[in-house]
Amino acid sequence: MTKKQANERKPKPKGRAPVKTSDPPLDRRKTSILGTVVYEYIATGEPVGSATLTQKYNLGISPATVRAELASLDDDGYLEQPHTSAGRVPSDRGYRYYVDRLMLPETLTSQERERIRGEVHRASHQLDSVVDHASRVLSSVTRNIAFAIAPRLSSQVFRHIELISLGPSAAHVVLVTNLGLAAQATIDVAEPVAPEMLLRASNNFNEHLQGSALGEISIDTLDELARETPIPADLLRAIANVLAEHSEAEVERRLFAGGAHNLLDQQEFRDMRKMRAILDLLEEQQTLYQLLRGSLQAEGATVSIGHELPNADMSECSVVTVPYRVGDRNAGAVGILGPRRMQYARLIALINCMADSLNTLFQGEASEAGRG
Amino acid sequence: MTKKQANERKPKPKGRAPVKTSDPPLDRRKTSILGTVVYEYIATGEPVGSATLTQKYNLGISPATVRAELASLDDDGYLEQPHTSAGRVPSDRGYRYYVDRLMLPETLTSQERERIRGEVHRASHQLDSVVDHASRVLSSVTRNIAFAIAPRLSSQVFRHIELISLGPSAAHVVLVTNLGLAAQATIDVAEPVAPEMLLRASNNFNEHLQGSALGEISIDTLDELARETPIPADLLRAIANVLAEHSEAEVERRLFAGGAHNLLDQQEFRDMRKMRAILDLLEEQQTLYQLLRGSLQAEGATVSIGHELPNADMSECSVVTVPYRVGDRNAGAVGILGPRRMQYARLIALINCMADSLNTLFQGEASEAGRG
DNA sequence: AATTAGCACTCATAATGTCCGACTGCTAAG
DNA sequence: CTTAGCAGTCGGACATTATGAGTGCTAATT
Repeated sequence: MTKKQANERKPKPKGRAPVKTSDPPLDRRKTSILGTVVYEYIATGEPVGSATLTQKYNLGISPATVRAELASLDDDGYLEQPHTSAGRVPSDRGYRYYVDRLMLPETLTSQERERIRGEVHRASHQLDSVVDHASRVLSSVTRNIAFAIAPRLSSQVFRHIELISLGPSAAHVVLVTNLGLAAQATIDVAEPVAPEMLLRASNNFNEHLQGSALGEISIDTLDELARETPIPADLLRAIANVLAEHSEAEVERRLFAGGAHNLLDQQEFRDMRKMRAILDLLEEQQTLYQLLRGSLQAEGATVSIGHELPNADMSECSVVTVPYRVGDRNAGAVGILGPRRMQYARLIALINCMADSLNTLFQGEASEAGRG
Repeated sequence: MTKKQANERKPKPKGRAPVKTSDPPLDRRKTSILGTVVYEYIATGEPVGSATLTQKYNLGISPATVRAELASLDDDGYLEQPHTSAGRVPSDRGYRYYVDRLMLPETLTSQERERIRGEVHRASHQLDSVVDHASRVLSSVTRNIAFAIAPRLSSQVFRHIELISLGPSAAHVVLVTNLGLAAQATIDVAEPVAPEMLLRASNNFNEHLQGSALGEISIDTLDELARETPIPADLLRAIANVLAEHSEAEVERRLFAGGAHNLLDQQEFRDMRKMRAILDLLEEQQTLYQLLRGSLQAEGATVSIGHELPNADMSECSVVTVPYRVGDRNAGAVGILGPRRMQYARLIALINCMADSLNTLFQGEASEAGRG
């Protein structure tokens, strides 16, 4: 106990609850320093110290002053220290403040813009492949994981249905909407159904459902129609399921995700366990799906940082999601998953560009289909 | 130079060409030792030494004798030493000898058998999802990467075609074969096509192509048919492309691969670069596709070990592939990719079981379709 | 009162050295 | 031909020691 402990500090309250709302604005100098730390850390991935800050950026104050401010920001929970003798790293709250108040919106090169737009339009007409492509482009251009869901059927308008016999007790349903091809499913029925029956049924539906919003077609509607032309009950139910998108398996099959190999380059995923957790997340799909579902309520891009995310395995990640519209309603969404240390401004610009492309694509197709 | 160098050995020829053909049989004792080393290394993942061998297995000879034999096997290139003071590890040639002559065929539990069979049959009728399921089950049960391709169209028989209008200049093609649903594609045409035209065209095809092998339908055949009912040339060509599977994009989209996260558990993939190489391989698809194409020529399971594989990045992996039949011809294939230290006997048993399941499924559907 | 220079202190990381033990190849005896 | 015994090799585990980036505090300066 003879040694002088010059470094003692009062203990800091740990284990704060996830930040949800924005913090009040900080004073000018703290703001500038916090912003610079986040910027520098995102760029280099190394904890940022007072020396680096004063040398690389023209703050006009000495390292000692910077240290005092860093300590204060640390106390308030905006920054963290990996260990005593390291620089500072942004905490969830720090990133949140940066995203909400500091970040400058980034503009894309027209080249990038065109790449996204082009790739999306290339795959038009086939709904699944539009979304598949969208996710591929995003993952390749952002070098992160990208994921997306196809537009909900309920936001689309019935245009055509085709029931194709696959044998005595199986049939294939192809559903065409105002957006082009939308759904396909194979259904099994208990009792054999004659091909002629399928033909009559599709003619019936095509005649009477023309222009109906898929969200408003219920099993009762179909029942009504089936009075004229009798259709086996289980076949009817299967068709209604396709229209109502009740089949969960189908919904899941329409989450497109890819680009995991990109994360291997990021130093924060050197650790095998973290990487594994992320790969499992991708395989499982539910969590990502929920995130996109959630973003349907939002207007524009949503950023979720670290512990704000629903899953503990994602506490070192951030996610940017954005909904896209069909007509005047949000119908689907796209997301990017990467390390918390992601280039928020750039990713938001990219994902917004993607949303725009999808919006105009679906806008265009919807009206084009009206003409057809 | 005063120290005695008791450990000097004559230099060993390095850089042998990849082994392709089987080596001549070794004498009884070498055989037994090589087999035991491979077995033990596959089980433990640790280099195997003379002590381990004599203690865990009842070889009836002393460690010294074992050492002599190990040295000899090493000289002949069946074994390798990671470093001087380590035990032995099988080389490509060692694994090859094991697979070709030593390995005992493994029998699966009826539980495993049922799992595979059940999972395959659950997804019947939708061709892509059968193959998708097949690859998923295999990767989950083998804890390796599994991959598969859907049956080539050319091995199937025409049963029904449906042309659905998606708007003035786009149409969707659904092709049903004796195996159930086989192909779907969206095509764009330069000049607008009336829906009635599409209807007439499909009726025409359905009437005249019934029962034709898809491999034998050429553009000329279609041209012939189009004489009765005139069809725009580019629409005709697009349809022919679908039938002939010319569209490369479509072919690639039908490689199903998954299970990469399994490899993260294997110690040989601790190294990020190796893992990355494998993930890239999966994303790229071409290499795996070629491997499966190659196995179509084979009868039964093919094993490729380390440098026998076409890609240098795979030199620490092995691959087991097997073709499956539609009718009496090989039409598709399934593969498993894992570390060289894989449980060959077990994986071969599992993949054969999978091939059997697919064979009977497609056999059954083909005949069932005949009835339909 | 705010800023800053100076300094004592901390601690992760890398470099170094040492030891241990697994395993070998060789030799000479059985 | 087999085996016991032994000298020799080398990687991995562990402790030890520098190194240096970075801090917090204090006292002097503006």
